[in-house]
Amino acid sequence: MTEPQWDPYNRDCPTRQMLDRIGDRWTVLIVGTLADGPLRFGEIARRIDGISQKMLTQTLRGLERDGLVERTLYPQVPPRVEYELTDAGHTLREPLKALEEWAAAHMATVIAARSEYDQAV
Amino acid sequence: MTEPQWDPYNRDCPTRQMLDRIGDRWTVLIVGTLADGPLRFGEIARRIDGISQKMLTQTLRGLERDGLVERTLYPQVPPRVEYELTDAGHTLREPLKALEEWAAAHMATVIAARSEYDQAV
DNA sequence: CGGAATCCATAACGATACTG
DNA sequence: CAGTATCGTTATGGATTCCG
Repeated sequence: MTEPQWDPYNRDCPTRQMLDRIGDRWTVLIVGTLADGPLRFGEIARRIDGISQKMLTQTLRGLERDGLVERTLYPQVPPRVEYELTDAGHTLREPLKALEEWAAAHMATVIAARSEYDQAV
Repeated sequence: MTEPQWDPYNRDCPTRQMLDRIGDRWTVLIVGTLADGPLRFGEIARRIDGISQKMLTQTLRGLERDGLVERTLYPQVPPRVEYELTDAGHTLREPLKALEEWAAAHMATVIAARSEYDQAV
């Protein structure tokens, strides 16, 4: 038994690792894009406006490494590569949805608070 | 009516702003620390191992600006400053909890997937 | 005590060019 | 088509010093 690692600052803490994964600019977007089924690399790129090839590759690799996305290569010429959420990947959508719902419900208040705060300066 | 801004890449998208807020290294920790009641600046610093004064100040300012934390200055010498979650701040704990629970439930699998992926190289 | 200001190292990200 | 490699910029966080 190692230490109980509930401290999100600890790199080994599950919640910290979660936040590191979804905190970046693209992961949530990619998971959302793949929610309805498999897509080819280029199709994902087209759907996510502004993503670079580098970041798409990099983020997909990370998700694949974590077992959240599965990569399937069809050995044709030109190559065809499809990505789809694994079962684990699909379950991730639940907490993400909770976050989206919180944002939808509270973000107007937050933005109002910001305006007020900024004016008070 | 402005554009519908559901695209998380869009800086104006509520979900994107949420992720920007909780994606940093300290916000979630601070919110968790304040969950049980108000704390002084120094007390928060002591409870969160490894945080610098700069990041504590900076993160608290952000949370205050967003109306999620309230700052109370007691004009004494030396000064005493207390921080506590607002009602909105407390509601944020729900989606955070969803994330923690996902992490607790799936992180072992994710870590196993990583080992397997890394070995396959 | 609770900051603010400054400097610095690193990591994240984007743009571009090249490849099987 | 689906990458890889390289480079430059910007964002982020830590250490230090100073202040009311």
